Amino acid sequence: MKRKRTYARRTRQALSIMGKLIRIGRMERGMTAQELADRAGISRTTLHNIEKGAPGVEIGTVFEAASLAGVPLFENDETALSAENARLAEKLTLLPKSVRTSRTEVDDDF
Amino acid sequence: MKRKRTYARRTRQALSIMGKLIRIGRMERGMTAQELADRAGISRTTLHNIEKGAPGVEIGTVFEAASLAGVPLFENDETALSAENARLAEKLTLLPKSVRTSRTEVDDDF
DNA sequence: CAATAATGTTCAATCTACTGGACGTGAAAT
DNA sequence: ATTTCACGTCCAGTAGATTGAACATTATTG
Repeated sequence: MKRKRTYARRTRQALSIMGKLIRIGRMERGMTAQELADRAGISRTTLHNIEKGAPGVEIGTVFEAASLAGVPLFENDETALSAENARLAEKLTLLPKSVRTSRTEVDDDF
Repeated sequence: MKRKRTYARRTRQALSIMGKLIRIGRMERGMTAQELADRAGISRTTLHNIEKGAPGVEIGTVFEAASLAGVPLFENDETALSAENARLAEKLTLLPKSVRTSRTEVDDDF
């Protein structure tokens, strides 16, 4: 079963901020909720939930709405999106393929 | 009906980056997928989808996993989370409550 | 103030993500 | 080399998100 979830305060804060950023971005661009919803391919109800910071919304729709509302996702960083993506992909190859906890206690437990 | 969605390249990039950041953060902290999934209160399958950048996952679970993996959500900014949230809330009150497109064409159509 | 439009909110039907279990694969430790 | 376990993947059942329409409630324009 898909039990009811609990979210850390940090998570709820981030969700709330994301929603506000989208709403602000939308209004500053003079778009109505219906307009943005249409562009994002979602219902106005869902957009309303997004701007409210609801945790159950699909992340793809949230990011899409954010993008259309002019909210920078990772572009605030120095690197462009594709470049950053490539950089992370390379970084991943340098990491071990799987995480194994050594049975013999190492000295990182304090 | 909830038709199949399309996402802008920008959105897909952001999703991919988010997934990679979580995976990298998890591994750097020496956590197995099962461990992080347990802490986030989700199944390992869902975490796998998250790290893959799947757009259909609930944003709350993604943000929760990110938080637990040490991925900064909006904390990379100068302001703390709650302060930023308050700042945005105030900014919202300063904006008009609703967006109305004036019937008399204003000079913003070129 | 009146008219109009945007936003807030509810709801049943429908679509889909989530789960937990299973199995196979491959990598890391002994 | 062998063992162990993390990871990748599939699946049916189930809980829950999405929708679209309706209606209520503001807010803005004239």
